[in-house]
Amino acid sequence: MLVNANAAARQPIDGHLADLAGEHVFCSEFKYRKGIEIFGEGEDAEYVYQITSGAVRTYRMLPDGRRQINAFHLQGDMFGFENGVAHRFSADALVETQVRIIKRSSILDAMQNRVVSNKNLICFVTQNLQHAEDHMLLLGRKSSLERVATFLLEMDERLAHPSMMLLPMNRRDIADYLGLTLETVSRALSILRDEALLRFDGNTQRRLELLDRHALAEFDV
Amino acid sequence: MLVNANAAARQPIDGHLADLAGEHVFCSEFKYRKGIEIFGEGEDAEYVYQITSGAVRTYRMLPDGRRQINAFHLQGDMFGFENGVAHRFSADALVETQVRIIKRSSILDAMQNRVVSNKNLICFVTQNLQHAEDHMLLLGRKSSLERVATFLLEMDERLAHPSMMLLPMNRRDIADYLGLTLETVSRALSILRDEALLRFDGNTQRRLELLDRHALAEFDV
DNA sequence: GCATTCATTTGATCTAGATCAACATGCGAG
DNA sequence: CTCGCATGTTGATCTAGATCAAATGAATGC
Repeated sequence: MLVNANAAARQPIDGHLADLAGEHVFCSEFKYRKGIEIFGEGEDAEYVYQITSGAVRTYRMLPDGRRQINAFHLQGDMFGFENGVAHRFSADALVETQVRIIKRSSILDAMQNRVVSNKNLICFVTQNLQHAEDHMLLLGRKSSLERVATFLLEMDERLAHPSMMLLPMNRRDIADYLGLTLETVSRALSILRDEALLRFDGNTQRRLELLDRHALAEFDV
Repeated sequence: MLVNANAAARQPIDGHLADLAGEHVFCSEFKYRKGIEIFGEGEDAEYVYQITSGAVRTYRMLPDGRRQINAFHLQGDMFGFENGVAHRFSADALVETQVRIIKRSSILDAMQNRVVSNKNLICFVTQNLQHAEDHMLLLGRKSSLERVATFLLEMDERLAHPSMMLLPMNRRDIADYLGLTLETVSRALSILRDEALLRFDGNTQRRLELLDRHALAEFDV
């Protein structure tokens, strides 16, 4: 919902989004506060988004409140690209998040005019597909400990192997991403902590250090 | 493995694959017997495939034998399209299956030469992505009965709502697609039979009729 | 800086689905 | 036709993870 965002300067896009659309398309910057919905399932897919800073969850819900988070998107990631006119899932900000927004129609125009690099556009969709395929294997066939180990290594990779990583999501988000309950995620993390594969920062349980990536990788079958 | 296939006539492709590559690219027809591998995870992604007749499963395996089937592909479906040089999953024929094969390189050439319709190519990948997103919700959050009901309605739709549908896959395949065991699938089907939502053909448990699609849809949340 | 609320951990118990086991049925090979 | 193996069903039991519950720790508002 753009209502919750504050418009910033209009400027040419760069990074991935520039590769996608060349220098010919302009976009806006918006900022979303923690927990705020960026778009909802079923809404018009007017824009494509790229994260400047912060983190976003995309997810689908069942009528009774069960939730499946498809993916966590971090700095540089693009999301919200749809085939049809409506979003097939919801997206909201996990923390204070800044995004670049480009009108879907301008990308479609650019495609028509051969301005867009097809290859990059397809690569973007294919990356999402590859992630989804990996995640189906996790959701269908991995144990809770394997899922949590896979998650930690995925985040470690995405955050460029920092010595201390600060997770932008809470235990419930992790659970809804991994197809578990928040209690099971918490227990799995405690087990990995007790086995000295990771340690928490004293102050907050969201800040943690991976102590043995090799041992974690053995859980990540 | 093309070793297991018999080459047939070279001819211009039609249907979806023609939309994708225009009239400029030619392809071969191959036939695979039931249970035969079409390609394996990690092999060179030399070809893209379209099913003329039959059915195919694409899947990934964990080292200890756990298997997750991504998708069942039926007549008209394309599969095997990869971003990189290697296949990220395996594919094999569920029943005697005939496929059209087109060299990946000729599609890439066609893309370079602007012969390919970008839109169709992206639509193809996006369709796969949408299916994967739906399936993540199923694998992460649905009960066994809901999974089986969803599966039956998916197959019913794919097979154009026949009065009697003949499933090309066995209970283990269904289980590995739905993230369950074959016993759980069998039990769920028995429950749906007992509740008169479906009935089996007397002779084979693979041939069944959906008696109450509306009631099934209530399980398919 | 204190209070209220939210996030997380940990423990006790429950249960959906897995596992183990036995039997039934159908199909292909000869 | 029938033997042997594949496939499928059903029952008994087990267990990983869910659910229920409580206590603690951390963040935020006043």
